[in-house]
Amino acid sequence: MNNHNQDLKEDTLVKTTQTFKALSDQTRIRILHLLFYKECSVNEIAESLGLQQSTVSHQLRYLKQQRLIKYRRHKTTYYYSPEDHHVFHLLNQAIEHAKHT
Amino acid sequence: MNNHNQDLKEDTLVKTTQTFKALSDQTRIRILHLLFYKECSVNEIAESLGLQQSTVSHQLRYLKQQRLIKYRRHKTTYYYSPEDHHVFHLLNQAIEHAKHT
DNA sequence: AGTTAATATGAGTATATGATCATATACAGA
DNA sequence: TCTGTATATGATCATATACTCATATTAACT
Repeated sequence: MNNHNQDLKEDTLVKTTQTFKALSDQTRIRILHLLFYKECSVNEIAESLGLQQSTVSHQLRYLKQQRLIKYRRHKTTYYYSPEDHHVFHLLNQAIEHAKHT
Repeated sequence: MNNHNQDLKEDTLVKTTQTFKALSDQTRIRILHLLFYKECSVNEIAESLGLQQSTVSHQLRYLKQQRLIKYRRHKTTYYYSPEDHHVFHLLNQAIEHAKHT
């Protein structure tokens, strides 16, 4: 239908803004970019990116709440991985575009 | 080549983050969404969206600095319009996706 | 049960951000 | 030149955000 409605509903506006807010921070982008290539534990992320465990954990909670990532548990280790394909697609588009400019 | 490099260069990271930051605010999204359909003057934007002239002007300056919009002048009126097609494409993807969830 | 490892959480702090108010600037027309 | 209109700008304030430190939680293993 290609139904382009000029009116932007409040609900759509909020959702769209939240999506971009999630991607508007360097730490979160680095984490998501890492998870895109490899499922990681919290400590692996912290070591890979040179961040504190607490910082990573806080951001993972944020990303989890936005349903951008999910996790599986093995013993006491939590392995995080991407969940929202659409948002990851947006991120990759932006990264690829940034690379070539 | 599909050259997916796992390393995210600092420069790429900064550019990507800035792109999403520009889109992570309700007011800016509303302005961009409006401009997508119609070239507008500052006052037209303010009236259309129920915002103060000053608020609009500040955000337009921001968007102009990021080269997301451009303007032409007719007498004392400045008409703004989209400039960065890639970012507008990202925005539309996110909006369309948000509509259907 | 006690200890260790992995992660989560809460409080506090510093910075970033966005809106508003007041004012400045630029230019067109009388 | 004076006035009005359109826009830009600077300062200020309130809020949001992200990091850090300290501590809590959870589960595995002895």
